[in-house]
Amino acid sequence: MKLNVVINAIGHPIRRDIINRLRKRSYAAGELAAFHDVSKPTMSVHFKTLKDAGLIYAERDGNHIIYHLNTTVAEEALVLIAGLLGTHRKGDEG
Amino acid sequence: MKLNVVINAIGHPIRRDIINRLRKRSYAAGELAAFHDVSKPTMSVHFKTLKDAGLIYAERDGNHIIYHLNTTVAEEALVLIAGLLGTHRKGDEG
DNA sequence: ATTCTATTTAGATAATAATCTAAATAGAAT
DNA sequence: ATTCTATTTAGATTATTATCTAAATAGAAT
Repeated sequence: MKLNVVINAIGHPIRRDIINRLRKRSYAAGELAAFHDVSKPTMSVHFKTLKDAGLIYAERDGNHIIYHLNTTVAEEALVLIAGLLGTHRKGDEG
Repeated sequence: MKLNVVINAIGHPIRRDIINRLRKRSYAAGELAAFHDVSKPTMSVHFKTLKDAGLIYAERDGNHIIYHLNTTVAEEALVLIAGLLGTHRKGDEG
């Protein structure tokens, strides 16, 4: 897990929306694309960015590609970001 | 607090290092610059990015500028990011 | 009031990212 | 085996970001 890559991946609103939707359930690429007013190739690049960051993974079903959230990577990244932005009172060790 | 702006601000390793150091104590601009192998104007732009995101604020002391972490904004951002990346088990409301 | 120190702003260039249209691929259906 | 549907890859363009050097500002010290 490369924090830089993950942070850049969540740095675009369309990609955050994709993640948010995949928290609830998995979607085909075309379904996710339909939510946004950009071309399908552009969406495909966003999928790739998220895939390269490890945040989502793809599974083929017929001629659909189903995207799933990789919760493990998401949580690993969150821990690191919390270490950066969090004021971890927990007995105030520091 | 504009999440997009904050995420972009933490998307650069030098800026994350600045935040990490300011968690411990405040530093003058020149002190922070000395930790990194880029020009002072470049560091100044990084300070501005963090300032614009609300993550740090400046205070003048003589002819030094002292930077401080804005923990409030940092924690607000963390909450939003946790909502995105976290698998908030807490009774598993979902 | 000139000079020194710390820092930022301006202007330029180079690297990276987002977007588009057109073309390619992969599999499903005829 | 041709055609249709879903998706990605390629190539080009535009926008954004990171960086540099040189110049400007703000205050401190002489």
